[in-house]
Amino acid sequence: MDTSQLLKGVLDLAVLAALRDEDGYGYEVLRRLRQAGLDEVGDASVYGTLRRLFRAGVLTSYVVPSEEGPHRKYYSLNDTGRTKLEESVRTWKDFTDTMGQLLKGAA
Amino acid sequence: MDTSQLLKGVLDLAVLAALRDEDGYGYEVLRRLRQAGLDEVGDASVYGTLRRLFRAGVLTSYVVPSEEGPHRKYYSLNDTGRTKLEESVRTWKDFTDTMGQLLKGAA
DNA sequence: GCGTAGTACTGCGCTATGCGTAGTACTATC
DNA sequence: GATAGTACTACGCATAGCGCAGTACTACGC
Repeated sequence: MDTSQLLKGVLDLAVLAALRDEDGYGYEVLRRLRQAGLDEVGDASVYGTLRRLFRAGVLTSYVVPSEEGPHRKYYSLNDTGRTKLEESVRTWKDFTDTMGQLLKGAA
Repeated sequence: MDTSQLLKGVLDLAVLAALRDEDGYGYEVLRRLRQAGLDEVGDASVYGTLRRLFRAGVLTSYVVPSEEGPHRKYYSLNDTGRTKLEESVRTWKDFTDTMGQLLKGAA
């Protein structure tokens, strides 16, 4: 089973969760996710997801110049984003419960 | 969040699990999955997954004529399939654990 | 001063896979 | 003979994660 396929649809949720308590820029979100255990997630996937979520109107964005490298594009959850996060968490939990039922008794 | 995206990669696992205890044909597997709670899964997705798993060599297949409709193509887990099922279950559990960590404290 | 490494982001094209739809074919029922 | 349910196949689409190349800036070592 390929982990990259499992991420489909879930990366949105993971990124939203990573921004829940604190704003963050792409590279940092990537580090947060990898540290949380999603060590195989690609950088382009995270940047892409951030852009997609931004276009979808659930994130706001602001650029901060950095003194130790290139500028950083910070992202922040807005109200729509927080609502979407809650909804997505529920959908995810329902889904994993269903799968748990199906796998009951398996290995 | 879209349920159909969540299924990516997981449908393999669901189908293998549905065939764990008993052989089954496509239409029946579809019913088992829907009954288990995956009520939005499309029929073409299940047939496609069965064909893919068959090509991958984890399922064997035999055709049984039916007296109450068209013929039925039964699928059966072979040893490779059972191994893959166990592996996939582990991958899935690890993945959901990781996500659980990430979502800890969320809604 | 130049190459390498780390940071930070963008854009392009590929691929896997679930889904919608149409089509085939058989049985049963009205 | 038309419709509905069963059972499967085939075609093409859309989504989204990923690999890779490219840009740009800082810092360190030679």
